[in-house]
Amino acid sequence: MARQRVFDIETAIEAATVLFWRQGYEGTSLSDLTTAIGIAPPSFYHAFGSKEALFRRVLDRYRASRLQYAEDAVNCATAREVAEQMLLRWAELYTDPECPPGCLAANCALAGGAPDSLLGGELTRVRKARQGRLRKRFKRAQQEGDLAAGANPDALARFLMTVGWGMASDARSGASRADLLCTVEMALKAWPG
Amino acid sequence: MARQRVFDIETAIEAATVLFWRQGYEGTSLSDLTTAIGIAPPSFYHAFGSKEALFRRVLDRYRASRLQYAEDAVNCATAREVAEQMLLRWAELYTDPECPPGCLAANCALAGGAPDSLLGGELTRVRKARQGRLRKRFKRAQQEGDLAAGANPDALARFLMTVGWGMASDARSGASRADLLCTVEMALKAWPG
DNA sequence: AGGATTTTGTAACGAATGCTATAATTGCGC
DNA sequence: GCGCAATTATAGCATTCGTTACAAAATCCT
Repeated sequence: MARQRVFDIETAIEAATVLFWRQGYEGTSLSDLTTAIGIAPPSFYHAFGSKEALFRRVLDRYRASRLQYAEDAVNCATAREVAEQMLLRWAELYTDPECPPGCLAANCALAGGAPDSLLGGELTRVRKARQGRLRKRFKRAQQEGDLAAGANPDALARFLMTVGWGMASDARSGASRADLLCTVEMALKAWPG
Repeated sequence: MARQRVFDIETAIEAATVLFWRQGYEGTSLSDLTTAIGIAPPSFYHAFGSKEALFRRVLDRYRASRLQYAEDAVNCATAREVAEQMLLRWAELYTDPECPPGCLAANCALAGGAPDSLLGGELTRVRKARQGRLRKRFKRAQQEGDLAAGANPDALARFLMTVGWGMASDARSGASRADLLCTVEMALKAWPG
């Protein structure tokens, strides 16, 4: 029983996603956002609360959709397949022609300034959580026998994440999907067994 | 034949270096800089011209000193040694206890917003130049016979750079030198031969 | 239709940004 | 001692930042 909203929230979030992805959190001004969405500041604040609140929604969406697709690679049968699929999906996501290049989270993690800032801390936490899940998966693989007993699950997880972040920044500065797949192939040569 | 400067330029540049390193280019305000140096804005502009000009001096210094140390690894005898030394030196530089963690250039490259911005473009250009020198070195190694003929110099150079950028961001979010050395060891397992 | 409620538009807030005009200080050569 | 030139300090420039009062417009329920 009230006036109906004149813009679509989901569409607005997608527009904001592109902006944050391209320009980072601090690099995207409220004016950028309201212009892209096509609304005035009061509508923005009524709908989203604040710039930071909207960014969290954007980041949550990104994690739940695109990053989750990569993370689902942990369900592959063997450790080797997990690594291969994870890398391949990152390469795919970071060079999706329908999206800005690179990784939204990675772009904003560094662009957000120090990792001890509010948002920076959260992004670092997310990163470590992902690395932890990979490590756990490789430990399990070791128990199940499809990963050499001498391998180091922690080092493997860290290595994959490092290559992933490297690929994200490579993509952001213009690398093509073929370039990234090249790197994936190289990285897999380091895999034990 | 004039009033003598009350602060030391080199000391000021070093103070600015730490700030840019920690907070990125846009994350560091003029107020941050003048406060850290201990001067007022007019002195700052008289001495450095602008914030961007100072940043370029900072970046040049960084490249000529620290990054150059890593880059000197291309003078090693074999391709394998080049790769090993390059990675080791990056790991060392990015976790130097006397400096902020990570790579000044890498931190600012992403923090500077889009790679098509003025500074972003320059940082991207620097990155590609470094990768090009590595590629050339590996091509030479191939001709000299210490790198397998079937190897791909371009892929090798790209892989090293990717791991380097990944290590930089890993260090920035808290990874220790031991962590990075772990990654170096892993990456080297991918090396041909 | 009337009133309650939510969204919208206008306009502006205080604070911070990078930067500078003006003029007062300081030091050297003459 | 004096004038010239370089550096300094005070103060403020215009702009942009994220954010918000305030009131008009638009909807639904009674």
